[in-house]
Amino acid sequence: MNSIFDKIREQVHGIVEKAFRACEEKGVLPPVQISEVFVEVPRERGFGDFSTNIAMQVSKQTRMPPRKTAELLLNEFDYSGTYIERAEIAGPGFINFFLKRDWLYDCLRLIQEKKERYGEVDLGKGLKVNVEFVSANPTGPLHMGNARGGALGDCLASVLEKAGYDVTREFYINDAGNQIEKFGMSLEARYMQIILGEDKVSFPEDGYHGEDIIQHARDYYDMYGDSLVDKPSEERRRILVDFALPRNIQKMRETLSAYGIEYDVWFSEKTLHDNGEVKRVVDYLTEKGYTVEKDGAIWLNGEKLGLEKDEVLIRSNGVPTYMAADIAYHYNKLVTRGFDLAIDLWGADHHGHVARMKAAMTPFGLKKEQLEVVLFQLVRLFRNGELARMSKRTGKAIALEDLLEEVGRDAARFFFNLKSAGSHLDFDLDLAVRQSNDNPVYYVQYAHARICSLLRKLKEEGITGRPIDEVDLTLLKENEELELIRKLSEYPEEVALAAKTFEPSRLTRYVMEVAAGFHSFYNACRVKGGEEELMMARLILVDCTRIVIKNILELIRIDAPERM
RNA sequence: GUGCCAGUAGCUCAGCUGGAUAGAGCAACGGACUUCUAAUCCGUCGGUCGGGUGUUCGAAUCAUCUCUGGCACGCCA
Repeated sequence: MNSIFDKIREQVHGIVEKAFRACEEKGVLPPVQISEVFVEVPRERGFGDFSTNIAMQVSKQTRMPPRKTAELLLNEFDYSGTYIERAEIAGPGFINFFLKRDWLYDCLRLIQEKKERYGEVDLGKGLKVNVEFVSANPTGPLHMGNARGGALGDCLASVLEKAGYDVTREFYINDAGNQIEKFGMSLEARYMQIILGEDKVSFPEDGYHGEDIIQHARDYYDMYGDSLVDKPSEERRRILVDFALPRNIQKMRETLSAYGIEYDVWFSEKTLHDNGEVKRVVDYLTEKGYTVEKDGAIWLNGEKLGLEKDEVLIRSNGVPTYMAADIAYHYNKLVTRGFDLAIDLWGADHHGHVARMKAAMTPFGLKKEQLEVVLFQLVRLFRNGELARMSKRTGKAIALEDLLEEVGRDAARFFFNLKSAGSHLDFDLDLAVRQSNDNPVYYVQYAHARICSLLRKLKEEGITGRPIDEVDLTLLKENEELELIRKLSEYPEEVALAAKTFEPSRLTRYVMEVAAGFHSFYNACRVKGGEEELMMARLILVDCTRIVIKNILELIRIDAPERM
């Protein structure tokens, strides 16, 4: 068993189903089809520990008021062998269950048994999932959008691992195509400007204006001088790209590593072109009639795939588009490499691409659901209360590297993981830069440090916890104690929900609630110095809290300090 | 113009597949350290869930219309 919730759900389901059958046999209720019995935690404690709305769900089938149905069921409830002590009917027809405290104490036993594996759920059944995130163009430094996508993607990957999926973290290197062309042109212009003077060489309108481009050119010039001046432009660009691109990629690796992200795979787009996969995929689509030829270009047949319009795959000049490469890339993930599911994290500005990519998978016998795209809204930067543009081309954007230096990895990751992907995120640099304690990351870290400090202090006095079997857990009966255990019991549930909804930010918010529960407990109950048996029981609770907090902080890769 | 996302307390956001009296943090105000870390806790204040209509026993949640903000609609990625 991984979760007390699962156990309770099973128990309630069993009780309810048996009651329905009994009612049917007695002839007081008609036969009822129940697919699932929803069990939820009521908002109010007075409504019990768990409740179900099953009587309302089946009111159409029973053709009687929900409260009446609930009453008939209640008469047949058999609680033997369950945590349930009693049940009540309330409101429009809710059945509220009041449990014996054993379920909470068993939760502590479960945490002590599972330790750092507590919270794991088997949702994925070992399914192979590829999570691709950041995948920034290697033409410049990582920006805030990459930072958000990075935190969300990495944490989503962790959540899915915890939920029983076989996860691969992947970075797609856009080392081919138009962006690289522009990159080459920009480098060339900067290089020539160094030699011939800035006024003599015009800079391409749509080139990359960033400082980093100038730096690359200068570095090349410092190392190899003006050796490229007399070379043909094409060769000059190629050499400069070959010089600068690996440097950029290396830089991205380092920055992401400092950000706490380690990839399993760095996948090069160029290889898809070089080994002919892009061409093969387009040929296949053509063969199957999914393309049309128009104006000398090859287009994806939008009508046939249920799309609004056609999309160019191969330009009239014979160069494949990013779309063609992307189809080949996802084909590679789902077919060549056999992933069951590919999850992409894209900035919301790419949302128009989602339907196209999913549709483009179907000619290969793949299901649209095998490609999941998590869109995250873009980050808006504010500096001195003003909106700051974050375009690479203006070169004015704050880089992830700068952010890490200013606010640190923990705060950055926590901040980007606090809100759901779909909501806009205003990043106030002045606030984030401030090392103030209204930063929520400290709240959680402090709870962990407080626990460690407490355990340390007790140890210094020669007090260590006992095995849970030798502790009387029923001594835990203060409201703050019970509420804290309840909170801890939700962890596996939170993991499952985060995995199902692709919303890792749930866990960040959840761990704040755990910390809050602990702080409340800490202020209300003393661990040290009281009656020994009670102290032992509280030590178990404290240790369980430590396990859960550390567990989550490790999962989202934020430091769990033992002292602050 | 068409499409996607968002609109919930002064601010930033939760609210799971429709459920009971809509929540949290920050801000404001008032309290709590002789005892395990006050980077903490407790309390108060604060809402016509953008607006309308519909579906239903029941709607912040679903449908539809409308308003507002962001984004996308390229032989760019």
